[in-house]
Amino acid sequence: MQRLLHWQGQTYEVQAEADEPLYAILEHLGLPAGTAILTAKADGKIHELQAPVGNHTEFHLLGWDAPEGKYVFWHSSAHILAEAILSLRPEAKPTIGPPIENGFYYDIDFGSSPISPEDFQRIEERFLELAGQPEYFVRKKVSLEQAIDYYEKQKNPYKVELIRELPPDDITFYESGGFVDLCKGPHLWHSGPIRAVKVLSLAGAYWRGDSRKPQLTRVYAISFPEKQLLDEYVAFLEEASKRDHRHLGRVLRLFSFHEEGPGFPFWHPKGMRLLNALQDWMRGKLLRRGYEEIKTPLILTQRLWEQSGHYENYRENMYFTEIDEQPYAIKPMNCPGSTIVYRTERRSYRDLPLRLFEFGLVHRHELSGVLTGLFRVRAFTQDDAHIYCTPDQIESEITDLLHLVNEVYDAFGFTQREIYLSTRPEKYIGSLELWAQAEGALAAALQSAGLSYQINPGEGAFYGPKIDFIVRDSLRRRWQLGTVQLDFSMPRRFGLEYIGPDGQPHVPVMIHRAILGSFERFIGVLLEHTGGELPLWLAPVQVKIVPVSEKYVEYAREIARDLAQRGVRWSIDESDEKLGKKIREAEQEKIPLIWVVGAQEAENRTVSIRDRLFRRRYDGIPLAQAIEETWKAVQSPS
RNA sequence: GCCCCCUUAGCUCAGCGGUAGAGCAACUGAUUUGUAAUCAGUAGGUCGGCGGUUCGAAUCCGUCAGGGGGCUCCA
Repeated sequence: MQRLLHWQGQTYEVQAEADEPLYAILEHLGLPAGTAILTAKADGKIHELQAPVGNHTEFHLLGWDAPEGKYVFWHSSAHILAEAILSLRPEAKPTIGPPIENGFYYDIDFGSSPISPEDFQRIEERFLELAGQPEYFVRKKVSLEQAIDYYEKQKNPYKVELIRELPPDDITFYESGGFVDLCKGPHLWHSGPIRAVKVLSLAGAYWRGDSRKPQLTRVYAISFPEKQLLDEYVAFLEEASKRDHRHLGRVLRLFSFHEEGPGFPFWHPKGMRLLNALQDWMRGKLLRRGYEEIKTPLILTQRLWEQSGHYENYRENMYFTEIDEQPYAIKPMNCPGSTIVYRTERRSYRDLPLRLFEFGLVHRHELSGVLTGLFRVRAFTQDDAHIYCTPDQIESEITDLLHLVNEVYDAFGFTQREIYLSTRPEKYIGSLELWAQAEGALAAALQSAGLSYQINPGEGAFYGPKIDFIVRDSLRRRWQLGTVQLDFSMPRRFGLEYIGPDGQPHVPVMIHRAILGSFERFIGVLLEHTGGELPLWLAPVQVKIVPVSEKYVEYAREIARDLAQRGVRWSIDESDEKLGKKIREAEQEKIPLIWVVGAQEAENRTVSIRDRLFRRRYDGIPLAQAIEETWKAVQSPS
C-alpha cells in the first residue's frame, strides 16, 4: 500500500505493509526517527512511531516544534520521572502523570517516606541515567483481570480505581525499561531524545481533585531534547521572577499587603497615581462610547442577595454584617445594584440599549490558600458594566463591545489574544430558542469583527452564553482578562422591563461585561508584562528632575511648577548625591523621563532629557519646548 | 480550607544548640558633584506570636498568624 509522509516541507512516497511500524519505514528512508522526529499524526490523531502504520495513508511527522511533539515528549518523560522516583522510593505509589503546558507532573502517594526539594538532584540524575539507556516504550494490551491483578500486587489502589472505570476491552500498559504504567499513550518510540530535565517543584494535590480524598504529592518537572533549551527555560523562569508584580509593587512603592488585612491591598501614593490614571482613561473611553456611570452601595440587604440568587449559590464567598438587627451583605458583584438603578425609572424601548458602568468595589471571601498578590485578592474594583437591550440588539452591542475590547488591549500592547465562546450547559434556564439566538448573535458578532475564536461547548453560565478574553504577555504567559456574559435570568428575577413599540412590557436582555476584569489584577498583569516599565501615560512619575548639585534645586522646582501646571506627574531628586547615583536611582525606579539640570541648563533655560523608552539623550532642549512636547507625549491613547 | 515549604534590621539575605551579622536603604558629617553606586561615621532586631524540650533555643518540637508553590491541563 502506498503511504505519504510529510516532514519539514518534503513529501516522501513509500510502499508499506499495514503491520510495519512507522519507525521502520522512516529508518528505511533515512529520516531521523526517534531523534528529530518524535511522533506523527495520521487522520488528525497522534500516531506513535512504534505503532504499525495500519490503513493510514498519510502521515505528518512531528518534531519538538509541534505541540504534539512536546506533548508526547513530556508524557513519556512523566513515565521516566515516575520510574526514577520509584527507584529512590520503592514504596511510593504512582497515580497519574500527564504532560501540561510547560512540562509534566506525576501525582504520587509517598506514604510515610515523603520527598523534599533536596531529593531533586538525585531524581534528575537517575532520570537522565534511565533516559540515556535509552528506554523503549512498548504498548501492551491487557485484560481487565490482568490489569487489576498487576496493581493489586503493587498495592496501588489508585490505579485499580482508574482501571475499573475504563472500558474493559481497551486497557493498555506501557512498559519502558523496568517500569510498567497503565497508560493510553501516545509515547515516544524511545527515550533517546530526552536529554535534559529539571524537577521544578512539589505541591499537594488531591486524588482526582477532590478535597475529601487523600492528598498526594505532585512532582512538577520539565524536560528538553537539548541542554541549551533547559538553560533557556531556566533563564525564562528567572526573568519571570524578576518581573513578579509583588516584588515590583514593593520596590516601586505602588502597593503592599499586611497581616492586618490578608488579601486586601493597601495602595500607596504612587500606586494611586497609576490606578487613577488607568481609571480616568477607562472612564473617558466609556463615556465617549455612550456609557453612563453609576455607583451603587457596598452594603445591601441580605434579601436582595436572596432575590438575585447569590445567597443561594455564592454565600460561601460573601461577607455578612448586620444593621439595625437586620441582615446585610457586602456586595460580591455589582449587578443587583445596577438592576435597582434600571428599575428606578419606567424604561421605554427608545431608552435601549442602556449602558451603565460602575467601577465597583466588590469583596469576596476567597480561600486563604488561593490569595496571590494582586492576582487573587479579597477586595477589588471591577471595570464592570451592564448593558440592557432587546434581544435583537445583542449582536450590534456585542460587535461594539468587541471593537472596544480590541482598542483597550491594543493600548497596552496585548496584541496576542485568545477568545473563547462558551455555550449552553446541561443545566440552563430560558428557552432553547433564546439560547440559539443569543449564541448565534455572539458568534455572528465575533465573525463580523473578524476575530477567530474557539468554542467551549457547554461551558456557559446557566443563565446565558459568554465570551472570555485571554491575552498573552511579553513572556507569552496567558492571562484571562475580560468577559462578556449574556444574562436571561437576572432581568426576570428583578422584574426588569421596558415598554415596547407595541405598548406592552417586555423583559430586556442584560449583558454583563468587564474588559480589564479588575483594576487590581490588571495592574498586576501589566506590571509583569512590562517588567514595571509602564507606558508614559501611566507612569506614576513621568518626569524626574535631577539637579546636578544643590545649586540647581531652585531651577528644578521652577520646572516642577510648570510641569504640574500641565498635569505632568513629576518628582525632584533633592538628595546630596553625585549625578551618577541619582540617575541610577531614577533608572531603578523605572521613570520614563529624566531631566538633568545644571549650570548650563539653568543659564540657558534648557533641560537635558534622558529618555528611558528610546534609550536616548537630548541635551540643551529649551524648557518651553521640553514641557510642550512632554505634555503631548504623556497624553493617554484615545 | 487542605498539602509541602518559608518567616532573622525598611529591603535582599548569611548564621542552623553556646546568647545576632553583611550589603543596600535610613540618619549625621565631609563633599557640591555632568548621565547607572563619593567617603567616613551613627543608629536600627524581645530572630513572626505563644507554648514546650534543654544548663542554654534564631537554631529542636508543638501551635497560631502571615507569605510562597500547588490542589482533575487527567490512565
